[in-house]
Amino acid sequence: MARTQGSHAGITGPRLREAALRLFARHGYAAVSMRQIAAEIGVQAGALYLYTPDKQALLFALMRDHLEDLLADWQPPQAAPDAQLESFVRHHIRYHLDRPDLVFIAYMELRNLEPANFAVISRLRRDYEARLEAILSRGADAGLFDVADTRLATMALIAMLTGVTTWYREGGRLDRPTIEARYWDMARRSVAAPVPQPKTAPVAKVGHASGGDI
Amino acid sequence: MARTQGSHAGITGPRLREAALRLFARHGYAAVSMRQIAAEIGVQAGALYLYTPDKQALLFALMRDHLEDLLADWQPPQAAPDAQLESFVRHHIRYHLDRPDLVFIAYMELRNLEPANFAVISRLRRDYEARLEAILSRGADAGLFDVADTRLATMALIAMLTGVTTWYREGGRLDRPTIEARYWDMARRSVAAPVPQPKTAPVAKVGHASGGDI
DNA sequence: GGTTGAATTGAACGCCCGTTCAGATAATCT
DNA sequence: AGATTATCTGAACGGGCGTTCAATTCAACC
Repeated sequence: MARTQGSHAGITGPRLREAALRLFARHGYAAVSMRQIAAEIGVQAGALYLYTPDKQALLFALMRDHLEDLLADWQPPQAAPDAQLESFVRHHIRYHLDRPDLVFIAYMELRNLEPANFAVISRLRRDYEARLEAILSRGADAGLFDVADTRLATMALIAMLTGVTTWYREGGRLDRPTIEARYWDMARRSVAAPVPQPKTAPVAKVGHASGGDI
Repeated sequence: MARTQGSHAGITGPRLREAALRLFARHGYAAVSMRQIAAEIGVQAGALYLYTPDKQALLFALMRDHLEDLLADWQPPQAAPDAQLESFVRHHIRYHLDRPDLVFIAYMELRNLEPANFAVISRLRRDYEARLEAILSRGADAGLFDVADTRLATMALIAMLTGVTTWYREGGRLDRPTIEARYWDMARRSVAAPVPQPKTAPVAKVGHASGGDI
């Protein structure tokens, strides 16, 4: 027999990406075979090649789309650097908690990208990091932040925030708004300039809506 | 012909572990074959089985020994929590910068551990995390730290610190002592209790040798 | 109801995998 | 010198890999 069920025009493609994402995240790109992915969506391995030129393109598309979404989904608000930082941090946590599998493979499977694909993904990641670094630079110039090295602080903050995906589990002890608030609190304090000392006259600062006390 | 060179009693074992470590870190456990490892050390694949029962044991031994070394290499000093935290942070950075490949696979290859091995490694990692968490708890009780949730703060700090391995390259812009100092600065500030307010009478605190101003 | 064409099967291709093992080799011991 | 023993080779095993493709199936259209 050939096909055991009716045609599924238009749905096998998305299902392929979902299955690949789930399996790559769970077992790793190299450890997952095209036959396993095919079985997951109830199809023979050959049928996958109607929807992807090869296995590598599957991984690359997942990572690229994820990072492009991440970049498109957030733009720095027109506000003071401290408010921008809060927006960045909260968005980062929220976005990452919503897409644990995508985040996971985007960090873990870099090694399995062919050089040309790796270059594209690296570029996108650097673009994202540059956004945070720009906020830190502006904030340091404005005296709002105290960062000895903006590049290091950028990498430290992103690592800290992204790490939430390694331990967060749905329905766990802490809910998302709490987690978001706690990470924002730690991130803020790690870069905040010291509050003006009592002996010094208070310095006028740009007001902002955030309840933060940077 | 059989052996093309003389016997290498006693050195093939360590070389096997070194090659496996390097290749696993570079390409991932699943993407590296026993034949590749064998070629790296100038031997046929079959010879590897004189030194490891199988591929999985190779990975497990690397991860277990790494974590046991990490735990054996550092004990919390008898000191105030802020000094303990500084010791922990500086040791963590130093240790991780010295062993980038081991750190890398210990974080990346958890998925490729068989369940029994995974349980052992998870336990060791939790032991390590528990040490930091204990410091944070004691420091919070003593009023030295202001952490809303010690478990979350533990995970956030470890993620931030471990992240140094993702960007540090030998001979880069920043040297190790500088990096260590910068990370310690950020870690400290992210959990430090606010300095006593001017209107409040200064609170007597336990003195400590560290130059930190927690 | 016959035709068309997209969707899928199932077999095949060449290749590499982890692991085993009998036999060959070279260092060591007696 | 001969025997012993640790070390390693090279071939083999069964199986899975990514990918291709002719043949088949089925929904949609005339």
